[in-house]
Amino acid sequence: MKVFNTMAGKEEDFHPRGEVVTMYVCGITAYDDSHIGHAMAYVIFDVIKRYLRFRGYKIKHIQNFTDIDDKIIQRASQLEIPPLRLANEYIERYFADMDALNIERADIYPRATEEIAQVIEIVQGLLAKGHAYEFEGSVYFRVRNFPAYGKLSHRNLSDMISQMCTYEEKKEYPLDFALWKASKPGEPFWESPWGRGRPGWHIECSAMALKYLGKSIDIHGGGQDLVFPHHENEIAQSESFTGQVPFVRYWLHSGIMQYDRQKMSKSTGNLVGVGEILKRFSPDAVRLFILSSHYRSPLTYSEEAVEASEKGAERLRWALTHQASAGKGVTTLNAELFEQRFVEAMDDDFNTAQAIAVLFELTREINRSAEEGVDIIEAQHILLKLAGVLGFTLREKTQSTPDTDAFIGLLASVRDDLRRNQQWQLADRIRKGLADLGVTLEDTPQGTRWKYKT
RNA sequence: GGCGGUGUAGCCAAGAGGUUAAGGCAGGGGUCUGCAAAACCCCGAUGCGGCGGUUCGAAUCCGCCCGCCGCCUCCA
Repeated sequence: MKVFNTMAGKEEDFHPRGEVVTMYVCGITAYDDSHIGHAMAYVIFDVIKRYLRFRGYKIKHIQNFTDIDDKIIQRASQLEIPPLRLANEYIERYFADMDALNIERADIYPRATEEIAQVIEIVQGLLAKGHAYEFEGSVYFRVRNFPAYGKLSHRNLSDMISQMCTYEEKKEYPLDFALWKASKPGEPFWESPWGRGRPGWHIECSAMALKYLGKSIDIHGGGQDLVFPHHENEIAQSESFTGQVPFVRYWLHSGIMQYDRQKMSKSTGNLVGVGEILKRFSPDAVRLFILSSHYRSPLTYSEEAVEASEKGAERLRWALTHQASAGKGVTTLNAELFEQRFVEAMDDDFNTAQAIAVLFELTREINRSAEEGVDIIEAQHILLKLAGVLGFTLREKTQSTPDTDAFIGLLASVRDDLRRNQQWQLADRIRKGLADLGVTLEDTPQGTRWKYKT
């Protein structure tokens, strides 16, 4: 299997260090609702994780929450509530959105404010080795001590410096970044050897990765907008602290969601919330939209595109509702070749677009075979299994209950009797009535099938 | 300005030197059908931003140009 490693700038064979693949994915800063750009990133890493498991790996997945930072403090003070309460609320909402999208939970979700001890330990270690310095209660990382700085984002120091107009005087060097920030009056703080303060943004990820996954982890993921400076800084501080190179073996970055010819981002305000979109479309449609293009390409959000995905998702779902014809068919649809092609596509840097094409071809084959009376049960199982690797549930949006299912089934069978007696008016009235209630009836040579309208 | 990405049918989107350029949505024709819907079959780029070049052969490699986007400040 090959994966594109940002560090190498090309695809590489994937060989984890041990039995368990260690995977760290950068989480959110909890000060606002999740938007579909977040959905994109977390759906993608969810699929990567599901596929690795499908290929026989065990995975240990850590994802952080930044629950203290400037924006959280600012927002909280506007709302006049404690910053940690604000963060907690948005973390809960994050979980609700991501659960709805059928994104599997990570093994552990550490929070910055709960890892202060580990952060302080690392900062102390960096100070002791001379890789950091203190100034007025804050501690900065000494970038010039790390010659490899820029290796991930493929930049060099002098280029970056020449572009910088201003920098804070308290730093020795413009690119030095804060490991520990002294707190201003009224801000939340934690006691430290340098006085009251809080962790810098980058350090929490190093602290958590080292604590929960070890000095050298297999996969580190995040959006492409984190490559510089966030991940670059993580490398600098982690490798300087542990002496272990590389800190990360495979850097995986997802493309950025565009909207209205611009990057979708909290700071520009051009957002489409996850909750908002899930009111209109099924989780499968959203996932299908995201996974229809390659994970490293930018993806432009549009309602039309998700609508098209909804139609596609319906086709996949519908192929699973054919009446089983086990044992009756002389021949059986063999779906192994489809599974092979699916694996081939996914082995090539998670080519979900191609994998999805295979699912649609299998769907057509199932439909065709069902009409011909070929046994398709096994093929349906395979379709459901492979769809599951991409996180599709292929369940209808409306949750059915045994009660309503029975009523609808009864109406449908009564209508079938009417149709047999050519009572078209009554039959059509039932169909129309059910349609108004959100149930679609379809008459086929094999009988009437029904589904909830999505 | 530096670094990176990208431009493929009406729309979305794979493919990265060589059989008929995947797949989805929309559209047209047909089969089936009381009608409807679905499903299935057939059709659609002699063409892959433009111009040159390398090659027996290029969406695919090279050069130049044009367009769009990202990062370089917080961001998934």
